[in-house]
Amino acid sequence: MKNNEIIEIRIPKTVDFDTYNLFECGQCFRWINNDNGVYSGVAFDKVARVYKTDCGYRVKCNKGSYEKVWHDYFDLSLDYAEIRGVLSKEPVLKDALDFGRGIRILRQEPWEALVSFILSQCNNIPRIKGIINTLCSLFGEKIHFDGDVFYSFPSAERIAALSDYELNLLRAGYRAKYIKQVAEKAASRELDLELIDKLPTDEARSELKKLSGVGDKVANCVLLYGYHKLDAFPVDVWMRRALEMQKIDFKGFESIKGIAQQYVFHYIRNYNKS
DNA sequence: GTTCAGGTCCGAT
DNA sequence: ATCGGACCTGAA
Repeated sequence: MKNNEIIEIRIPKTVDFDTYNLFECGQCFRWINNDNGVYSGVAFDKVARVYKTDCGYRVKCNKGSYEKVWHDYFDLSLDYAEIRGVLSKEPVLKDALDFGRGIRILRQEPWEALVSFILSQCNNIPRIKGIINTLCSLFGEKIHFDGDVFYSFPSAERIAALSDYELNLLRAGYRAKYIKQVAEKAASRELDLELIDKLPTDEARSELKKLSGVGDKVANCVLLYGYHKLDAFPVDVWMRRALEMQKIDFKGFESIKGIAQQYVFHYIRNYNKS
């Protein structure tokens, strides 16, 4: 038997960390809010639950997985309060930075980010989440945690091996053939996802754009969310709108403009809802 | 019923 | 190089 001991790690209030802003800002699709405000998620084959407490948050996970996965996944070595300070050199960002306090750029799995953002194109969030959830629950590995069953994100080999019938169960439409082709390339090692990590952002982007279903927007999402290349700047319809409304001067923080993008994206989509 | 959603591809200029 | 239409599906 493996060691299934469950532990809890505290994240103090002083840390920029807010589960709603963090998980609902559009960078990830698999964290579920169990209507009592507790978020559960899977990454790198591990499960965590995140609870809000009076003095911040606590992360419930298997012993060892905090050091191995969650600390990095939540990007806890970066001081986002300080980053907000840097980004606020551009006064236009101020409202978005205040509104999105607690957003961090998660360090997600490159493969998951690649597939997820291919599926996201010209699609709405609830349906994207539905497709990815189906993908994982049908073809991922079962993970038991804290009395519940979760599923890992299926490997490239697994997706490459799917029949047309299985692929159709996802109801992903024309995007299905994209992820199938990309999975075949990754499984055959024609696509080396680890190599991309070592490339500078521009070269990494051109490599990704060679893939079917990957254009500038998706490539930048993969770079930002899957490779933590913080200078990647995804421009989608929302960001285009935001940039039309307000010119943003990136001088002084070109190397982390992707973080600015996340705050602006979240703000432009949600500021009128509160 | 219609519109539209975190775009990309492909063929026609 | 740029541009418009096509593309699956199901929320809203």
